[in-house]
Amino acid sequence: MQSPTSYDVAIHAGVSQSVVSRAFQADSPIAPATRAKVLASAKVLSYFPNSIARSLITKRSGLAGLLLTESTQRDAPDVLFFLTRALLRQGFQPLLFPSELESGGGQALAQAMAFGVDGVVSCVSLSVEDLAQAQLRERPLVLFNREARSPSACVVACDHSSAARLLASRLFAAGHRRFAVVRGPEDAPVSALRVNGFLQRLQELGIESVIQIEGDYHYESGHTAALALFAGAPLTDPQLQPEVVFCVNDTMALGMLDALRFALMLQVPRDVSVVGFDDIPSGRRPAYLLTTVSQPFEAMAEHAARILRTRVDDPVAPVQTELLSGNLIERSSAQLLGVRY
Amino acid sequence: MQSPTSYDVAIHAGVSQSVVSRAFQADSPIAPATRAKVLASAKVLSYFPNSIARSLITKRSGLAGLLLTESTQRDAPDVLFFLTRALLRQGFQPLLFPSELESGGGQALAQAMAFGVDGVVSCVSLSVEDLAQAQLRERPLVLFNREARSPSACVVACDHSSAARLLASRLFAAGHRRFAVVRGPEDAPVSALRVNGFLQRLQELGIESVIQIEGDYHYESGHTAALALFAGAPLTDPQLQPEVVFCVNDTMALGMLDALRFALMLQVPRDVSVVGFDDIPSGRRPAYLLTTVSQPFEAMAEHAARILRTRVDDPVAPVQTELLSGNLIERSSAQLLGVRY
DNA sequence: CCCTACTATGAATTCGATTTCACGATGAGA
DNA sequence: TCTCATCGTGAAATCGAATTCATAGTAGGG
Repeated sequence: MQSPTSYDVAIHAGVSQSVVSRAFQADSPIAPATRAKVLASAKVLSYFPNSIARSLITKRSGLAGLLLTESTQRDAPDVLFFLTRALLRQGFQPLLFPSELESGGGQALAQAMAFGVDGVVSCVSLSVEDLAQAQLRERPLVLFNREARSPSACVVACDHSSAARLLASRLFAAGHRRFAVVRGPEDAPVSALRVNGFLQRLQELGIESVIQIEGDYHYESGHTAALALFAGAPLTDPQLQPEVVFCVNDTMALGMLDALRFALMLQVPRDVSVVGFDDIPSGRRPAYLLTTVSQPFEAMAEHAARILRTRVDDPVAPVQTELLSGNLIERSSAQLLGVRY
Repeated sequence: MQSPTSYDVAIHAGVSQSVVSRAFQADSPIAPATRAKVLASAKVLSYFPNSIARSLITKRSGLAGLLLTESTQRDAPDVLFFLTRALLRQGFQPLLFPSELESGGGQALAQAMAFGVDGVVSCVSLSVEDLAQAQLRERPLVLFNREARSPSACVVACDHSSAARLLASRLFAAGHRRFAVVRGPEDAPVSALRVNGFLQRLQELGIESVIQIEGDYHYESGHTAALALFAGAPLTDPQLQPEVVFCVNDTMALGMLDALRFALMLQVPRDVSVVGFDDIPSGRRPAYLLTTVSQPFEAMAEHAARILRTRVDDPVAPVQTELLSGNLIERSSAQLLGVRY
């Protein structure tokens, strides 16, 4: 049996189809008694207004496109969790557009538009042309932890740079002088923000030379980086070895920790300190106790969803950019002078 | 500027609207030259067919509803990851319906129907009435790792019971005789399947009494369970202490391990062995090396999506149920006689 | 050269709700 | 009692593309 239509309900209730439509909308001219009658009939037939037909005419689908990369989904499942919840709370049903690569965003965006989403939250970098297209379609777009490549895009992001600067300050204040950094891939903007903030602050503090290693965000590359940094340990001058390693994400920091402890037999933080970034759940466990920076994903998600709602309801609302600051979390993999910021 | 419609493109290309529509569909009667002309115009106007209007008449939205609980999302992000990818590969765009509680499935299902999804994959338990409603709407539904409460529902699940039986057999064969189980919540069907399979097999092997502790699937409850089991350790008869603890999920097993090692100062597996279920990523790390059972989520997701596709294309296709077997993963938290199954 | 068969095209209808507009009924005010 | 608002209702247009059906055009066969 097919789904019943408003017309079926109209016949059952002995009214016109228009009235059925009105019965399902708040503040529409309809007598309370009539509405009750209609809703009763609807219940009998188990009728529910077809939201596709509705959105054809109202130009509102109630859908929010959510652009994701596989890596976001894998490495930071919380992002998806909080974003879906926040969108839902703002009355959007989240429609997922995972793209294989960081570069597939344009395609995904076009698809989202075709599906008639009311707006988009993107955890994928988008080119200026992509952004222009969204604007052309008059669909608001909020970038989540990504760079605004166009002045018309709203952004909600963690202030990676400031958090990394703070991290540098604290580590310096805790007495460390020899630093190493495990970066992300060359083209990863977030990694760049963190690294640059960190290095810049160190430079201000008079530290010029910092060993840098490029990783790929994954656990293994943290492991590899550890070997690269410390493999020849007893042979070379210990004065040349870093006292602290800053991994731009926690996943690599865990790889680093495991390599230091289980492969290189070093003590953390006695022999070397390790700090990460992200505060992933595993890093909190007694087995790691990673000192790190937590990104306020929950708050960021709420902001993103709220901004989207605002702009969907009022397309000429001003473009907003929100930078939320990260929190330093001191655990035992590195000392930050006891400061829990 | 509004999105252009097929009519706009028609004018630009000097053809009728019908032709524009045809240009965007494979095997429709249209001259190749005309199609090229239309597609060119479409590109100029950056036109993309409005999928809402399309699905109104075709009765196909290209959307698949994905019903989730928060706990699925939190504890097994892989499920969501693999399911979205599999659905995408089958040509569905995944529309998320997270429900707060395991009980909110009915509501979510109704919503999904209202959004005109072509089908549903549910990681949430659904009542018989809920299932009936989906069937009424002629929308195929696949249950993912949930019990089929109606013969009309397709199911793809891990064979929890058999895997747990196998685990019991192996542990017994490895010489263990004193077992403890950390269960999930009373009403969790998956936990029941695992526990029952495990206990049943042990009983067959002549082991009648097994200590059971109820947990809530979270890390802390594994921790607590450890204290409950071993806190009075040196005082009581060591013969009464379990040699192996089976935690029905890995998250609790990690809590158990950390408590045993860092709070109770026991050696694993020398003093006690621990096994889990799920094979979550953290359990693979050197810090844990948890012996466990991995659920073939990727394969399960592919199956679920394929079944959904089949039934969407052919509503009278036979109902399918697939039980995929889990894989025993031996790591160092418990010996399974070297068998990697 | 004509008739048939087939192809490409356009006009018109359809999907299911929302929304505008017109109208009839009711009530208030003069 | 008559008129003017007000309110609830129904008829009809609308959203944008898919699809049916009729037809103009073309090619092929006799």
